[in-house]
Amino acid sequence: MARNKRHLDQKVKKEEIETVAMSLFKEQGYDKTSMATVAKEAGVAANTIYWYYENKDDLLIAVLNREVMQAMPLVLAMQSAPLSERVLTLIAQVESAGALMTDVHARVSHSDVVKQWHDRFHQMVEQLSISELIKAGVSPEHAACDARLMIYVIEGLLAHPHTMEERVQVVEHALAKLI
Amino acid sequence: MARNKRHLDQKVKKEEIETVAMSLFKEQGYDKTSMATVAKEAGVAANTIYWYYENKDDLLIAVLNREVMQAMPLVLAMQSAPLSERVLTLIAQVESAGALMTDVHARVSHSDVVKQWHDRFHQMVEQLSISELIKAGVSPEHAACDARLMIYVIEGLLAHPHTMEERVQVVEHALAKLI
DNA sequence: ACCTGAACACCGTTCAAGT
DNA sequence: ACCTGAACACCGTTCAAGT
Repeated sequence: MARNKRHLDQKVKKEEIETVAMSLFKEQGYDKTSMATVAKEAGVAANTIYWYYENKDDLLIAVLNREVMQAMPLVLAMQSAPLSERVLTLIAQVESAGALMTDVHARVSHSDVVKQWHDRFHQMVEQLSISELIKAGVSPEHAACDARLMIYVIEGLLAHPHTMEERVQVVEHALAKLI
Repeated sequence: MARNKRHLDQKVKKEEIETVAMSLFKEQGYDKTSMATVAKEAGVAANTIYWYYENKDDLLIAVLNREVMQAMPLVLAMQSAPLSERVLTLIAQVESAGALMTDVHARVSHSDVVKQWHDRFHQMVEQLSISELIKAGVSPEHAACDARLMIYVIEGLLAHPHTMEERVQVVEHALAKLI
């Protein structure tokens, strides 16, 4: 069998595992989704997953990275849109994995891999918020502090259930206070 | 054996279980603490806990209620202190169980008991924040929205590690923006 | 290199049996 | 009413063995 074929198969298998894991995590949450179920749905033996990922946390961050890679360009592409709209699309984009975010927070203290991912993600959102706030007219000295508040508001919106109107209201209210 | 004695013993046993569970949950987190460990440390058989509590989540909220019952009077007693100081002591008070808060968020979607407790707690902090903000001069129409922002900031402070200075800075910055 | 069946240690929870 | 020993179903993970 040609090496290329094998290579392709591996990529496909890995992608299938991650796709299956992603939808299962979103559907029933991280804890309730067993490695056995992921494996079965992906059509491999339960322990095969451990060939591709070190452990369950490793699979989780692989899934999360996929999600972020997919969401970021969308937000970055809206350069000309008003700030509140960009924040709202960021939330909408990450929201499908919103429940996963609370799982991430819960596992930060247990797993180094998860902690590293969380810190990087946090830094990224912070960076983005700072530059956005400065662009919106906030003085650079206060931008860092404002950005932190903004992040906590975003996290709060992700962690708790909200209607679309509530979300818009909270974001615009927060931005009005900050800018 | 007198009924009184038995009654007393039961109370003591329950208290011991909760004390042990509380310290273990704080030390190693909710997930990593097994019912078996709690039982062993409390000096009972593993399944005895199920006589007093329906399940592990039930034990968790019993522990959390204890913590809140203990913290609330302290915060309420500081009526004359400045708002920022009261918020900071609230955070310091709940902080010892801060890591548990992320566990609560993670389990809200799995357990009805946990969800109910979380909602009640949220409502309580919201109520408190609203009345505090009004007392501080915020117009009653905007107090609800401001309170929500305040709660998310508090949750953010609890969910992430901070130095004391950072905490003070964030709280005062947030209050300055809101009031 | 990739995949598997079988096993391991552990978990929350249940149940019949004891006092 | 209160407590237990023994068991159950399930979990994440490992390992020796196969291709």
